[in-house]
Amino acid sequence: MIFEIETDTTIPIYTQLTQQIKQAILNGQANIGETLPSVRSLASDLGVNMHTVNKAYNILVDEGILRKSQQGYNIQFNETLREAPNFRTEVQEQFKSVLIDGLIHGITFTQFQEWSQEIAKELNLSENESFNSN
Amino acid sequence: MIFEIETDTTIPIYTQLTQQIKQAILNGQANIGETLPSVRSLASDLGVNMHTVNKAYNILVDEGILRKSQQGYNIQFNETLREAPNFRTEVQEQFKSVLIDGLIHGITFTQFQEWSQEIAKELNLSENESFNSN
Amino acid sequence: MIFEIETDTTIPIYTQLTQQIKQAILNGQANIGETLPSVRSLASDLGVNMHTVNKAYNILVDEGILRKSQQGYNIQFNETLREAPNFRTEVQEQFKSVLIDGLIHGITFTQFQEWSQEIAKELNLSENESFNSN
Amino acid sequence: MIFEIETDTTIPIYTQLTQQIKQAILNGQANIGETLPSVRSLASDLGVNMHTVNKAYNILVDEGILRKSQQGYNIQFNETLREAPNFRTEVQEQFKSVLIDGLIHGITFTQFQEWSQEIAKELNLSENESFNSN
DNA sequence: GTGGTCTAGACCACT
DNA sequence: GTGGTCTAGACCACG
Repeated sequence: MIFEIETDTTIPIYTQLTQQIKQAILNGQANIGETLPSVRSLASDLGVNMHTVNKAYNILVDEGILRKSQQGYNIQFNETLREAPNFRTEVQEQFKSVLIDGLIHGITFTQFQEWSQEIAKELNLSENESFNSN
Repeated sequence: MIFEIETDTTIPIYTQLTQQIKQAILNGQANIGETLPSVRSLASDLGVNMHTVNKAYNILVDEGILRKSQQGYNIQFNETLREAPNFRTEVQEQFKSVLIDGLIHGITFTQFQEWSQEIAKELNLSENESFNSN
Repeated sequence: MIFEIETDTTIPIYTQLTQQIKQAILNGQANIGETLPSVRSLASDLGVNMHTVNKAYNILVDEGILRKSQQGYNIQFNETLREAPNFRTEVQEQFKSVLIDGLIHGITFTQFQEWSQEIAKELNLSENESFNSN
Repeated sequence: MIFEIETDTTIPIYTQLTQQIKQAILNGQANIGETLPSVRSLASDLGVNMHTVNKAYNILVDEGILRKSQQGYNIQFNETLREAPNFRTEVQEQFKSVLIDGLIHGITFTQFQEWSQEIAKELNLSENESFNSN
């Protein structure tokens, strides 16, 4: 599980991290139960501050994706993941935003579909499946 | 063209504005050549700071969606829209982010597709068309 | 709304803060919609670091008690408060822990009940009501 | 007297131990005078560090619940239990904290009372009795 | 060696 | 003037 941080973007480092961890989980690079690198070691590997990694990990804990124990953070799958209440509409709104942003710049629905397929491929998911329903 | 601003959210007001203007253009509520309300009047209508509206408009100018004239800001079509350099990959990355975020919380590709169709309907676009290719 | 921080305790400052804010809400010292002091001003008032106050506020946002906007944090009552999933059993376990801790040191159930009544009084709640069912 | 340790929680292991020992004493699973398993054997049974069990036992000694002898740790009654100086107010504060936390999330006083009764039942205590006043 | 808390101080985004 | 992000570094709790 290798992470790459871009510093010349406005996306917060901790967001880049949460994204990449989620992706690693989805495509099987990271397995359930696996322990993530310690906050401090990952921070030093990436050349970022401990608190930044800490924040990323804790966000994932709040989302039910990681579990915090006294020995570190490990990957989990919480049943409550599926029930997340406002989460669904939140994702839906973001999805709509991105589509609108693309459409007005000439990106077609077809193009978005192709991207979907690429992503599905990259994640080793069949296109009609989410990770959990797998 | 009616805008609704939510103040008790963390989404910047200017982002809410640009989104809604883009959407209005896409679904035909706002037409090419049309002049947008003046910065001052819109700001007072919405009860927001003048600078905020100004910022929103200027972002859209930068994106090639609006043109600033002496009469105000009006909607246009700029060829640069299609060529926007990093824009394509930027949208693609955001698209991927949203998908990953949804997938890990159990939202299926099928669900995303349904949302796409709803959005296409809402915007009066056939599913294989973007705004510009119209 | 006046806060008092004790430094000679092992209870984290941010926990002391969240507790006192909750209490202020329950007993009506703080009203729904009210804006809390800014992170930085409260921090300087209390002589603690900005990040500490920030953490307290954000915990309350996560719990659905505060709402973060671009102008600050204000008190909210989110309907989701009642549905909090694991929250109920978590509180129940803590409650049991405290009872056991007291019982083994000779504190009677009667004593706990008296404390309950005092607290209800202090919060201006009748004893059969919670805040929300008010 | 069987202990169950959860490692994927943030509650310190030694706390889990002290809680369970206290509960065992309260509900009669452990009797006065009884000798607890040795630090080493309990540690190996539970698969935890020896120091951890040691710490748990010593906390209970400090609280006057265990007595250390040459044979090991055994359960006792110490008069100091009732007089514990700050202990009473400490428990009271924790009790208040838990109540506030529950109340603000919609748990009623009635609910807390029901929980009290369940706990009393589970511990085989009549509701007006504490362990010591037994 | 793990994470947690707190501080001090810098720089940025939004209104 | 609001909050957000990030850094650097200290000290503590747990195992």
